[in-house]
Amino acid sequence: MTKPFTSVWAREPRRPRSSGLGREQIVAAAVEMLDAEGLESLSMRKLGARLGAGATSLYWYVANKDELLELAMDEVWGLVEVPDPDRATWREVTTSTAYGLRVVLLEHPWLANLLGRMPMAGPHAFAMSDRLRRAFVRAGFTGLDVYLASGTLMGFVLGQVIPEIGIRQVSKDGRYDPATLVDVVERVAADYPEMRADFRQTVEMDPEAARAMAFDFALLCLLDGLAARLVAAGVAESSGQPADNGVPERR
Amino acid sequence: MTKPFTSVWAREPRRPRSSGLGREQIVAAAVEMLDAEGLESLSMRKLGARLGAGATSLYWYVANKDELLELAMDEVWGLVEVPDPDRATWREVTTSTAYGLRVVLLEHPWLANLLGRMPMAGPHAFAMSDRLRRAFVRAGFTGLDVYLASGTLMGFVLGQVIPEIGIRQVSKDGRYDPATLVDVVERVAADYPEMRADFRQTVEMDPEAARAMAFDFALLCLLDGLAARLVAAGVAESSGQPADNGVPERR
DNA sequence: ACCTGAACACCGTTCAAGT
DNA sequence: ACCTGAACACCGTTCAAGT
Repeated sequence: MTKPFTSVWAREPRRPRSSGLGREQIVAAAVEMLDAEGLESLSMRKLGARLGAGATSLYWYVANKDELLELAMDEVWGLVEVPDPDRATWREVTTSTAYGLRVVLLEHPWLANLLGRMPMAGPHAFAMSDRLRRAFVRAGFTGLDVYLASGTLMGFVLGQVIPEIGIRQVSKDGRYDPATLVDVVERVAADYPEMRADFRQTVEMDPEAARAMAFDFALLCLLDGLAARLVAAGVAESSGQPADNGVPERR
Repeated sequence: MTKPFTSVWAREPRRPRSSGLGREQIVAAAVEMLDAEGLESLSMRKLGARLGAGATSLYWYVANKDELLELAMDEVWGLVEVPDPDRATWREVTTSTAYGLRVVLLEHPWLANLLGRMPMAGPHAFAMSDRLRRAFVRAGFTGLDVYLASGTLMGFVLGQVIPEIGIRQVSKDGRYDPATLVDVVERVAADYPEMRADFRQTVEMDPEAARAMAFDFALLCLLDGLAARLVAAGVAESSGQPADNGVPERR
């Protein structure tokens, strides 16, 4: 009860008045800088400079850096497209949401670094979750299962993409170049011949294709698993609108 | 070819000689501090002080802070217990690995913040992956599917746990207290009545139990999905040793 | 071979002071 | 109401110098 509200989402933004500064432009500029330079190199000072303002001016619009990051994060959740659940089967909606979310995360890798540090509690995040929810409701999930199913899908994508980002990050920073990374893995994996064999197979592939393959495999698992939940609950599959078979064949 | 090796894993550690300092004690102390105070508040200066050394002495054993974090991370992967794949069904092995990994991540939340920043390329990480691999081989997966299946399981756990950590973090930092968090969500979710209803249901539960339920639901999906992959590949299920039915009933 | 201190170029945030 | 600059208490890392 001492400090009743300490969240960005609970406070009216300061008026987007006259001058160049305002919450919206600050957040927009922050997102741009984060995309361009990464989480590590965003500083209040640089951001201020970029907006032609003193570093400390930002504190009029935002309580601290973490709040700014929360706002930036939610901004990006707004970019994830979730198809209208009324115009596609649930498998289509979930599949395309998963791919869309993956792309957004890869384009804004700093998101991944923030997720373990603050919750997704902004309006865009909620809008996204709600659209996903509706897809699962139409699929036939009921009660808490709707909530559980959408959490499962969100988590799934995060878990697939975050390690991928970790790898990319390290080569973008120039810490490892790709050749070194291969070399390192070869060396550390020396004790595990089968792992090394698998690793070599994937190295020969286009790395993009290799990651996409892994994502597809995992997504297929998840969707089949979700479908199994429906069957267990006694719901007939194929609740989709478009008659032309929305359920992709399995393998 | 300019800088042939820039990875911790590619360089011999400096000799763990005489004095108190040495790579091992540095890493151990770092893990302790990370567990106690979190990623944000670990500094080379504080770590040095704790070891009774000048901050800059650490640079004899470690190229930079990121390398130290890489070492700390791998140290913790060593704590994940993966049961012997020869003594349990694959469902048992994967289930208990998933739970074990979840516990380790929750106990060392800074891990989650690091995963999107550097790859899991240390020896302990590889040892863990290899044990997981063997479980999937015994289950009947072949070729690249072994690699894909274990990546799927690892990713799954990360994705489930990372958002959970984000929420905990924010209340541990004293940024939101739990009551505020509920309030914030109520406010932002005001436009989505069904979501709010679900949210209320979970708030009434013990939060620990709510998260565990979500994890169980998602894990069940994943395992059913993996099993579906096996069926699609024409492998008979139940490859387990112990005859007494390793496959848990569905729901 | 190992450790140090001073120094450099940064941080986020507070706050009195300005307009 | 909005913005500023100086100031505080920090960072990681380099490097010449010590033992």
